[in-house]
Amino acid sequence: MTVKRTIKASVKDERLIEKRRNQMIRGAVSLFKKKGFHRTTTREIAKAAGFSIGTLYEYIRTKEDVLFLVCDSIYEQVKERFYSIDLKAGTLESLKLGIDHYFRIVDEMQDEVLVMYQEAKALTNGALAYVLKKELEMVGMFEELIRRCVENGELEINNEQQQLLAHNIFVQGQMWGFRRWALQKTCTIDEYIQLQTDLLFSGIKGFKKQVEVGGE
Amino acid sequence: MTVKRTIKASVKDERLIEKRRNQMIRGAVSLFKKKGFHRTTTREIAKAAGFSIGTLYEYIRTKEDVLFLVCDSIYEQVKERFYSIDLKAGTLESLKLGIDHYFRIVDEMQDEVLVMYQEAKALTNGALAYVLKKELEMVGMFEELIRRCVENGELEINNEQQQLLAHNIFVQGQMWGFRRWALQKTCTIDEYIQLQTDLLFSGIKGFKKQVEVGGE
Amino acid sequence: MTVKRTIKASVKDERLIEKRRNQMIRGAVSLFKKKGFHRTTTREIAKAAGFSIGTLYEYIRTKEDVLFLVCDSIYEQVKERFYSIDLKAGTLESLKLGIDHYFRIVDEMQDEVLVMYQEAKALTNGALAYVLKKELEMVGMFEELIRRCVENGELEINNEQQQLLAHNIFVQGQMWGFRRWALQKTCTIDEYIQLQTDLLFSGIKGFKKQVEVGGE
Amino acid sequence: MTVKRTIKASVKDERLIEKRRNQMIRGAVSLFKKKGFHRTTTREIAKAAGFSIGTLYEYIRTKEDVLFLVCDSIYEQVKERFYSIDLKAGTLESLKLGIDHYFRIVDEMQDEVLVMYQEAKALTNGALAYVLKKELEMVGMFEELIRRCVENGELEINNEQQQLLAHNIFVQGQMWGFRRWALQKTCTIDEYIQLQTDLLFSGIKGFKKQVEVGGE
DNA sequence: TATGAATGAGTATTCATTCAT
DNA sequence: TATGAATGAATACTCATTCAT
Repeated sequence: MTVKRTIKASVKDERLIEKRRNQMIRGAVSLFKKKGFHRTTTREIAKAAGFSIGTLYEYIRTKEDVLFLVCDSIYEQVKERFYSIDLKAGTLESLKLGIDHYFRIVDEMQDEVLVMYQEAKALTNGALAYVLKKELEMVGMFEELIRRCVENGELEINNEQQQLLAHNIFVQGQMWGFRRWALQKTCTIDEYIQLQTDLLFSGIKGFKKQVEVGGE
Repeated sequence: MTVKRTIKASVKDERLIEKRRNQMIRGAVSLFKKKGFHRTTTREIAKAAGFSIGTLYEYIRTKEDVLFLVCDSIYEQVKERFYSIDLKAGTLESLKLGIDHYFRIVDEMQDEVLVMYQEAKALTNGALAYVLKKELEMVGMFEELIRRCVENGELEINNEQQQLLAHNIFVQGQMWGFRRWALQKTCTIDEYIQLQTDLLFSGIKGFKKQVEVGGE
Repeated sequence: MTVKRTIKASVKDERLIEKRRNQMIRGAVSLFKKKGFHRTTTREIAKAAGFSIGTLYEYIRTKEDVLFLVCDSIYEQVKERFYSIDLKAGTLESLKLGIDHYFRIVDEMQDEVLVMYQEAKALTNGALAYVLKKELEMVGMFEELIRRCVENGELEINNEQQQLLAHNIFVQGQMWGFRRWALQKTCTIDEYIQLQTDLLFSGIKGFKKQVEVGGE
Repeated sequence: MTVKRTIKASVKDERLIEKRRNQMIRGAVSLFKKKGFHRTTTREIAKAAGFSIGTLYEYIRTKEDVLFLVCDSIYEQVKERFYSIDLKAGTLESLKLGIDHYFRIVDEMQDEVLVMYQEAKALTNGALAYVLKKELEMVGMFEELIRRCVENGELEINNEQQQLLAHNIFVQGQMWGFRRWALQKTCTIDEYIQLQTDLLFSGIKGFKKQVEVGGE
């Protein structure tokens, strides 16, 4: 279950807090994308958010809070979008569908994912731990899909294999974003999904066989 | 062939430059690992290297130069170690061996790889481009192994598949380092290699079959 | 008409900017007088101005800006004071009066004039050009006085002579400040004005005649 | 009589000291001209002089010593050249000749004079006092010429007038250099000498008369 | 004598954070 | 609540000077 890590605000009005923080996050993401967390100043964030530096600090305590809010928000969005479709069938098809769905989410949220991916480690202590937990939760989404397949007898793989599989899927999703300078030059998201799925399900040998079969 | 990107030093003695820069790199890696590039000061780097801030600046021009030297050195080490064994057979076995070899290098150079992986993007412009090129070269190492297999008829996969495979291998190597907080809790490097190799070659379905076969 | 060269401030309130910059200029002049521009630190300037180093940089961009503000302010003061009396008669008397007036301004603003005189050339590029232009404008004040005399038939000298005369007057004014270590030991400002005026109007030969006449 | 202010050198060989210091002065002047004393580094001076930083410090104790040597050397050169012709006649003609001679020296040594003029005040304490004394000596050269005229009955002016005259001549000479950005745009050295001499001897009124006479 | 590597005090500038209005 | 002026700790980088070779 989700443990909320709350950032203290001086302002009381919850609705306002959410509104201002969303302005903040939007501004921060676009800045972090361009210059990274460390090279972005709080003044810039305030400006990009559309209010003054004084106001910024009414809604956060430290600059790191902004990064945390950004990361947290991105995770939540990815998760929310991921769970927006039904993937509970527990079939290989639904696993494939989950991968397809996730990769497309990453593709659409590329900037956000990239930012989070690159800057999250600038977080310290508690915030970092919290974010890592969130990440594990996301890996957990895939573990769940896989476990259902196993429970349904569609797959017969052990626990360790399940875990690694989930990690691989998660990382391959991110990879589409953080290695875009290489991958996206030669490949569309559709092709990427196709290739990775084939490889994931059939392995290199499968590649070979497929080709052989296709050749007949 | 490698394009050298040289960092200007005020000192003339080439041998001394190399010695001092190595001290520098060693110190910097251990600091970057702990605090990251941005939170590490030049004075700390100098101290960790065993000389004064003035001396540090006899061997570099800017703080970013240190990061560049660190990244460059790590790439070179990985590459050198990778090519220290013969992998030219062009068989699936030699591909497997290459993966095994690479994963073990990453495992042994975990700290370095992690640092480079996390901080390289703090580089700007030319330096970043140079490092990305180096990274492509490393991916290229695997493309080569794979291509040999294809040429020998051991594999029949197309160009795009080759490329993606190479990327996957490269990233899975790094992943062992950058996701150690998750992976290394449940898995040794031997197991990791075994699992990833199996998955890579046979895919999920292979997992299943293996288990079936193993069960008989 | 004066081309304003504006120094960027982070602070918006124009009234405050002027106030703070005046504090700054006052502090800077007294420091520059003692130690020169280069040996004065920005921290010292901030302290002398009565605020923190951070605040100093809210009102300027670089240390050189301080020097520019100092020079600019001094020119403006000299000019303003110079034009505070009516010198438009276009008679030799009014030229004499102008010289007298200017020399007394320089005398009263000795420290400022000395500072500007000695440090202005530490300015670079645009700022230097701007200051030189201001200086030419001040020379222009005398050219104007002289031209009026010529137009009124009180003087019959050509353009080149007018220009040189104006330069001489301007420099002799500054000279009272920058050679004070020599001149002010043997001479009051009244005497200096008397002597320079006599010499300017009658030349060495005039000196002689005067003495002769006086001797009779 | 000249009080020698000696700069300590570690090297004993007097001939070598002179040679090295001359190299040093030449290099320093050209650097000071371009960047000023404060912006020139000792390394640059050593390089411009043609030897290493270590060697530089074998011949001086501090950076200020270099400036002192430069100033001293320039004064000496000006003086030596000034006394290279016979000006002892004690006539107005020889005074005029002295002025002509001095102005041409300044014209030829423009860079040096400008450097000394602009940077000398960066000297501290003893060195500054010494240089000011040298400057007074140079003013004294003109006082001497003038005194001779007075003694010969060619001029009848009092002591104060003599002194001021000498200062004016000295400063007008330097002025040709330090205001070259204005004067040298509209005037050759010949014209400058002519104009200043006329003005000095006849004053503004003389200008007028000259023109009147010339006009008849 | 000549060299140039080593030193570290010194300095301009930035920027997260606070707080009076 | 919102503002933005004020703060000063922190930091990259420089450069005069020394000294071992």
